[in-house]
Amino acid sequence: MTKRSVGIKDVAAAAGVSVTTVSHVLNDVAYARVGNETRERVHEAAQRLGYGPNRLAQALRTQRSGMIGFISEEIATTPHAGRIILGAEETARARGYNIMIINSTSTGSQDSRESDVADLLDRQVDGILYATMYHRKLSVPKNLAGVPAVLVDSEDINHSVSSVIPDEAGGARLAVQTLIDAGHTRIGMINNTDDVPATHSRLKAFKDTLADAGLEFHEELVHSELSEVPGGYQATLRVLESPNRPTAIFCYNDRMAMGAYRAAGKLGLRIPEDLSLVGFDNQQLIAENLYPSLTTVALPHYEMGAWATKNLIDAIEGKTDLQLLSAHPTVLPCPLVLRHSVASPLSGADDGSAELSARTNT
Amino acid sequence: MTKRSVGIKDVAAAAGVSVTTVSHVLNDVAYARVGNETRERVHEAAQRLGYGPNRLAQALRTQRSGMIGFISEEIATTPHAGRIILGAEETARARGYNIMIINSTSTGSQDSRESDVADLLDRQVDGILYATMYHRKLSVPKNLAGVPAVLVDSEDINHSVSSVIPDEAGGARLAVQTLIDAGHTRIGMINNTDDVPATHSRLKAFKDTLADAGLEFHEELVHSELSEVPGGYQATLRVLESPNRPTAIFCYNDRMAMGAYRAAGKLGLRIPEDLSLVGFDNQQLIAENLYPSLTTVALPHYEMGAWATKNLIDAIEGKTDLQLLSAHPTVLPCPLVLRHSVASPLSGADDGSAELSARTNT
DNA sequence: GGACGTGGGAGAGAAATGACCAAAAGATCC
DNA sequence: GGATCTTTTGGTCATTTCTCTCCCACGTCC
Repeated sequence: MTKRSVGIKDVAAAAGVSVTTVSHVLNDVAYARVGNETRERVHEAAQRLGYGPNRLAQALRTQRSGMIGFISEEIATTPHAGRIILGAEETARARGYNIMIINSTSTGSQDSRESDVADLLDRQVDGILYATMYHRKLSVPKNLAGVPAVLVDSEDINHSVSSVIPDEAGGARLAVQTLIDAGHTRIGMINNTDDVPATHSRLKAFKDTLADAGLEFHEELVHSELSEVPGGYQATLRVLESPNRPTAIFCYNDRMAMGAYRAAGKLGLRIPEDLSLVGFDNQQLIAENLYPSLTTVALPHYEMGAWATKNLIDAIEGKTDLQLLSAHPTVLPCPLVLRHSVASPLSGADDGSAELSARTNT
Repeated sequence: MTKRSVGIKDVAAAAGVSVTTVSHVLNDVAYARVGNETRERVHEAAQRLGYGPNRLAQALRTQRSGMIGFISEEIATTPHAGRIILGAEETARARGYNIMIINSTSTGSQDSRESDVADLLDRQVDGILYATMYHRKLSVPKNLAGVPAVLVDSEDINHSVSSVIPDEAGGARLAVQTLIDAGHTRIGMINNTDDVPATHSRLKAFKDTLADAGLEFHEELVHSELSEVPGGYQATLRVLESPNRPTAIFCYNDRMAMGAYRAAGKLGLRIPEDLSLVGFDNQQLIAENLYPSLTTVALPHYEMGAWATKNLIDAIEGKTDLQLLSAHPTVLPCPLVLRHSVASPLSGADDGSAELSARTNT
């Protein structure tokens, strides 16, 4: 049934040399002195037999498996995880590594997390990537200590392992600034009620950006709800019923923004003419498909996966010391994705002909 | 830096027995007769030292790696892939296997696909799962022959490798029947323009279901467009401008359904009172968040991943012969997900008080 | 000029990686 | 002294890597 796979010794026999020589030739060992004619023969034989090294045996011998363990919470629930995996897989493969995936639940016990890590360690992975579903702080499994590891989208409470996270504040500033640049002066925000870093940092960035622009912050223009569509709908209605109705709203995420679209529709407000919106997350399925499409801020999932993997491999290969990085998480920018939900506010009630005359204030 | 990981010989030394005995005890080898007291000592020592077998070495010796290769096209672009991976990972892990992921591009050359497989084979995976982005027929890489493998969401042109696919037709029938059961007699469909199995089988199921219910099929109530939101919008407008305007539309997918919502909105039609809609795919982000939420048909991604993995492992362990399964793909049901986009049609123009009086026709 | 020594090129041998397994050896008992 | 129970020895898996041998040319010495 199984076609016995060809090994180094088959190649050696075919080329009429010893296994040592084959190994030397195929690995381009620096100190090995092998004649050119012999080299040729070896390569030819390997080619002809379709030889591929048994990476398990290599790993056993060299104590380096070329495998990276990837622990991800709830792989499936969000499309975001896919981008992280993709970033990790592509950079890993470019450097000859492969990724081994383990799914973990965010509700799992500390013990189960540890056994996830142990599983990977038994497989002799060279390093571990630990990705969470959303940005937060956590305490890593004990047995992760001493293993090259990088946290993706979360921070270690003890700052013992390095991590990479999105620049929530920077992204939020970008979003709000976009509204300010379009000429809005009364800007509302619909926020999340969860106690996660994003909630606080996006709100803070909102306030800061307004302040920097010399705009006043109005408490009554900020309302919080569950970060889903219905929450966005409710919060938006509340924001818009303020006597001091804003002309633009910064939404905690795209799902809440989707609720905001509906709220605007209910009140007969057109987007972006009567109400400009900016979201967060760049969930393509939503942002691209709303009408008009939603201007939003993208989380750098692919980039985080790639960054984490690059640095993990550098550490594995001794090119970097992860310890140095672990004091503070690395922060990656959240770029703005321009679509069509932002316009200048209608200039008073006089004409209504205001178009997308985006004006930039220096 | 590296805490030398404990090996079987450390355990042996600690327990004061030979390596062999440790192996016997820890693997519960049937023929090995080891005293109870010794067993105890071994277990205790293993526990105390935190011993975990080096699975690479085990694999090398036993010729079984306990690893399954997972090749997926475009892991990131669709949330669906995540569900397949999850299904595969969970069932694999329950049986002591791990999953190694490789991302492939749907546009890649035949050579690159083969090298993906070769990569996995060099890693000594016990079997390979090959998942595509959407249901279609393909010709598998040559070097996949002879390796236990299962295709997920696609079929092999040559029927040489087993596969598992969704029951497109069954799902479509369910969708259409739901509309019929609600009392609709003039039902339209907006279809995809791509030449993929789903396009044809969903249309055929649409016609068949109408016929089975004794309803006439009207060519002008079916329009095709690109299977995205704008396409759904356009197609719906065309369907609805028929003089014989339907009261319900079966949408090729949820994205097109989203376009249909907008088209309905533009024409002043309320969903579901004036127009009932059923989608396909159950893309939660869309289906759950549209207003009203969309009744749709779910693709069994998790189940396909799980089925494929279960059968792959069974084959690896000699409990099943995949050859027997490869003649015809295994078809998994697509369940209906009831939400709020379907209602009875308003009974003519007389009252308009028709409510959700779902009537079932036997 | 032949024996000896030297040096380096080309390749082979063998140990080691961590675990499994068949067969053989040692201990215990009657 | 055989039979039974328990443990050890040694080979194996596919590689890498350190050490070794072989071989020949060249130079030197007596």
